Amino acid sequence: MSTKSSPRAPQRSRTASPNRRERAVDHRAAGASAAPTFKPIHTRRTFEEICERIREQLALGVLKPGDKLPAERELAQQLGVSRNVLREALRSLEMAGVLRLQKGVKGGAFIQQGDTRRMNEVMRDMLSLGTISVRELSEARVHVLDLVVQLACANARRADLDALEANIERTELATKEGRLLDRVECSREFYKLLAASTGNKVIAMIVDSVTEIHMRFVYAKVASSGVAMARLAEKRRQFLAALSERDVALASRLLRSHLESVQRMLEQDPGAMSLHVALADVQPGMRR
Amino acid sequence: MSTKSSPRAPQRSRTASPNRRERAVDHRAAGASAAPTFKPIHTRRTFEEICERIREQLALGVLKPGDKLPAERELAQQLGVSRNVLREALRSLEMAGVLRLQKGVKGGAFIQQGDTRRMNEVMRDMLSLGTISVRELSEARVHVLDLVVQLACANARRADLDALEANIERTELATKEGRLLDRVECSREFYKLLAASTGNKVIAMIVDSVTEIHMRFVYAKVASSGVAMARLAEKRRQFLAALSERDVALASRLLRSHLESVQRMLEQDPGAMSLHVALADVQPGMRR
DNA sequence: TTCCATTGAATGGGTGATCCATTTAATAAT
DNA sequence: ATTATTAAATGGATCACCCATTCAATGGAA
Repeated sequence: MSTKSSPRAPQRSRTASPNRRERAVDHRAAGASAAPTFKPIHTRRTFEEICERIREQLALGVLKPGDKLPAERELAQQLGVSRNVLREALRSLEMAGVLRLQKGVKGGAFIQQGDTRRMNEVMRDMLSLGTISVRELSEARVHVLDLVVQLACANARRADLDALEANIERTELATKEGRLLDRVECSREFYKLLAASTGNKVIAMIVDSVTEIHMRFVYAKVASSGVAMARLAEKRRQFLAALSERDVALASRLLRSHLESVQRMLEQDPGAMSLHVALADVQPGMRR
Repeated sequence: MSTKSSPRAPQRSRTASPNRRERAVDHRAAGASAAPTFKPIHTRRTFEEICERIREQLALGVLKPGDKLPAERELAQQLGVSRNVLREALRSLEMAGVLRLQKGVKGGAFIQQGDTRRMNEVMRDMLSLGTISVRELSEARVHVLDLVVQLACANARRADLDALEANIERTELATKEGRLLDRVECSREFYKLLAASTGNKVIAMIVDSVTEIHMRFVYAKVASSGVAMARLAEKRRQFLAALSERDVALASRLLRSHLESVQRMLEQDPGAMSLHVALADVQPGMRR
C-alpha cells in the first residue's frame, strides 16, 4: 500500500465497508424459452440501488407527489452511502422528472407530479441514436392521430372545443401579422389540445411526443424556406366543425388530407430536411 | 471569510471560477399567446449543461452509438468541471439509456444503441405518480392494439407470423405443464411480437410500454388467484389465422373480444388488483 | 405595534484529493 | 509457447470542504 504521508487526517478503515450490498442471486427459472440464459449480472451499483429503493417507495405509495425526502446529508447517512453517490441517484431521478431539487433552508428533494414531457425526450433520444427513423415516426403519428380523431369525436367536451377555437384564432392572428414561426407554435399547440380532448392522458402523451418532433421539422422548414401552409386556419375551422358535429368520417378525412399536404411540403427539397438540423437547436416553447 | 486553517493544501481561488457558464438570455418573442411570461429562469446547473452538450453532440451526429467519451478525469478537465459533477451528468445519461459505463482500462462511457424499454419506465413512473390512471392505460392499450392489428395485417412478414406461431406453441406447452406464470410471460411476448410485426418501431415501443404494465396486473392476478384464461392458445391460433389471411375485420374482432374477456377476469374481485401490488415487485423477464 | 433590515442556520451546488476494484496489456517466469 | 505477475488506466465511492440561496428568527427604527 502506498503510504505517502498525505495530509488527509481520517484514514478510516475503508475496506469491507458495512454497506456493501450484495446481489441476491436470482435463481428463478421462468422465461418463455427454456434456453439457459446466464448474462445479466452487471454488478449492481450503489446509485442504481438507491434509485430503485426510491422508486419502490413511490410504487408502494409510501412516497407521493409533494412529499419531501430527507436532506441529502441525512439521507446519505441513513442509507450508509456518501453524499456524492446519493446525489448521483437524486440527479438521475430529477432528470427522470420524479424529483425536483430545491435550494435553501426548507429546500430539499420533492416528489413531483409526473411530467408527461419526459416521453418527448425518449423519442428524441431514440431518433438521435438512430433506433427509430423519421419515417416510422411520421407514420406512427398519422395513425395515432387518426385514432385521436375518433376518440376526440367521442369524448371532446365543450371546453376542449373552445380551446381549439381560441387556438385557431391565434393562428389567424399570427398569419395576418406574418409571424410564421409563431404559427408553427400554434400548430403544435393545436395538436396538443386535440390530443387532450380525447380525455386520455396516455394517448395525449404519445401524441405530444411525436408531434413535438414533427414540429421541429416543420419549424426548420419554415425558418429556412419561408414557405407556409396555405389556408391553414380555414382548414382548421372545417376540421373543428366536423369535430363539433361528431362527424368522425369527415374529421378523419380532413385531418388526413391536411397531414398529407404538410408531408408533401416537407418532402420537397429533402436535402435541407436533415435530422440534425431539426434536432439540434431548441426552439422557444419547445423546451423540455 | 472563515479562515480556519484546515489541512487542505490547494485553496485555489474558487470564486469567479473561469467556467461559470452564464445563461444566454433568450429574448425571442414567440409563444402562441402574447401574455408576458417571465418565469422560466431556474439557474441552469452544471450537470444540466453537461447533459445537454452531450445530447447536442448526439443530435448533431458527432457522437454515434459505439463511440466512447473521453475518460472521466480528462473530460472533466476539458469541460472545466469537477469529476464529481461530471459523473452526475454521466449517471443521468446512463439511466436515460444513452450511455453505458464500463470499468477497467479500455473502459469508459460508450454511446449505446437506443433502448426502447426506456418508455416502459416512463409509463411506470407516470402511473406511480398518479399522472395517468390504470383506466387510461387500459383504454389506450385497447385502441392502440386495434391499430396494431390493422398495421400488422398490412405489413406482417412471413418471419413475424412464424415467430407468433412459435410463441403460441410455447403457450400451449406452458398450459399443458401448468406453468401459469410462464404463460403470462408468453402473453407478454405475444404482444411484443405482434407489435414488432407492424414494422414500425415507434408503435412497437408504445405497445410494449403499455403491455408491460398491463401484464403486471395479469401476473399479479394469476399469481394470487390461480385463475387462468381459458382456451388461450386456441384463441391465439384463430387470431393468427385471421392475421395470416390479412383479414383485418376478423382479426380485430377476435382480439377485441379477447381483451374484453381478460378485462372481465381482472375486474372480478377488484380489491385485490391494487396498483401497488402490480407495480411493486418486478417479475422475471420484466426487468428493465 | 408595525415594518423592514440583519443575521444565521439549513440546504442544495460544486470542488479536489484520495482510495478501491476491475479490467486489460505488457512483462517476466516457467 | 504458455502461464503467472505486474502495472496502468478506468469507473466506483468516500471524505472534507467551500459557496450561494433561501427563509425564519431577531432586533431595531418608525
